[in-house]
Amino acid sequence: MNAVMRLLEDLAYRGLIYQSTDQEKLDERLEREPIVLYCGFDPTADSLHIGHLLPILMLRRFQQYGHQPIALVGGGTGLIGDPSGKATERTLNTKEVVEGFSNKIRTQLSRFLDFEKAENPALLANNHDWLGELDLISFLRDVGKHFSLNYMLAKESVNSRLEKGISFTEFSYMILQSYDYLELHRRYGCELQVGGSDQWGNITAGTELIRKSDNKSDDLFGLTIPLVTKSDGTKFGKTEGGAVWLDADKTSPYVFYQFWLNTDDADVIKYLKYFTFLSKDQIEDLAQTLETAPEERKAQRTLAEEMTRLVHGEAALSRAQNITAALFQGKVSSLTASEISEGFQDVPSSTIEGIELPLVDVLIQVGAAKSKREAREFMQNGAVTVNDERVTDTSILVNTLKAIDDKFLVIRRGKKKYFLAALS
RNA sequence: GGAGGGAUACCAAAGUGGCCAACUGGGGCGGACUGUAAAUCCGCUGUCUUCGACUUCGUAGGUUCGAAUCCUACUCCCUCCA
Repeated sequence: MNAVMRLLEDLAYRGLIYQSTDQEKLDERLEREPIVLYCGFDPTADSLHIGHLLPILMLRRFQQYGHQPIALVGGGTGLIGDPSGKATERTLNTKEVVEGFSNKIRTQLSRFLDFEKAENPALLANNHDWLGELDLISFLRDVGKHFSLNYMLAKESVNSRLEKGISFTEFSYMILQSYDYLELHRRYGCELQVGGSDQWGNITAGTELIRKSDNKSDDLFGLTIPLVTKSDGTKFGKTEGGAVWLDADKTSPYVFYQFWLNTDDADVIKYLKYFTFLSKDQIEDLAQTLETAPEERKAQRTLAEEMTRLVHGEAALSRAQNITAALFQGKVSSLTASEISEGFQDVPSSTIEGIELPLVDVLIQVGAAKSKREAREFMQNGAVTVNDERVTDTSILVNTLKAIDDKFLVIRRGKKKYFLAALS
């Protein structure tokens, strides 16, 4: 039986605590009564990506333990730009763009939290609501007065940029984030802010501000989450196509599933702890299996399954699994046309006009090759497969190939890159 | 301000009149092996109408039958001296 762990104990087991304000006090506070906590997400793109996942899940973990999470969309701070973790000044997005991003992100966030829960429903807020109508004089008098320049300059996010340069705009960011914390504290009694490891400076600036402006003693907390790393030293969260987004239109559930499935042995247990809600016992079991039967890749399968279900839902998961099964077990040609158009929605595809085309041209059209030269090279290397049949003849025409239901060519290049060509 | 050195394909780095589409290493991509792994081995890595042709070696001109290689100007970078 899995013993019920205290929240902080659970987080510690999962390695999810990087830095924290007085942990003993926080533990006491969490055990005493539900806490209101928040985490902010700035709209810097039209979707969140898996780098945002840990903070989101952190809110969810707290909610599971009976606490009340607030997901804050940075509709205001997103107009300013956080210098934390950034080497250079960023260009500003227009208000319209940021507003568009905010809406998308708000929708995404809402999928991960329970807003209906009776006791401790999650809340969604947008700091544009208060930052947008802040007037300059009151801001400088009421908020700015509590920040000393020395304190601000000493912050890593600012200090590291003094050489390269930082605008007043980004310099002021920490004050705005601090003000968010203050505002949420006043409105909802928020006492804890969580964030990525680069947010420590901004978080402590916030607790500082609340203490000073509201004369609070010491009951304000901050918690940061470690940066996710990969054992091979490459950056976590990137695939060939770039970032792994949470938006199904930007990163298909199939690609998302594959991303997790391809996790290295050395990282998979760590990720199970970080990203899933599996119990300690379940994770230890998987660790055991990884030792004894690594080829089963049960840990990776479980991880991919849990994550895809969590982010995209049960239906998308089974679709991703179906595609995976067909693609990696060489059963593509046994699929029917309707199964293919259903299953290959997530695969780059293209419609072929005229069946007299050389296959070489088709490879370029679907994106399997950059040039004809490269296309021929792939074929000569035996890298190209059409409907499971290896094709090495570089002069072959499309109409001599057997299409599935006279309609589809499933083209594979290399071991796992698939492309779909539909004959018109 | 003065003196010298350099700019070559994704990166690093050879090449100093024809044998250069350009040595080599890294990276990347393919293949074999395998667990859709790691390690290893093999192949490819300018483009095309592929036994051939065309466009590339900072930019623009010039010399020559022929230039990445020589000359001129320009741009940028580095080092040393002031």
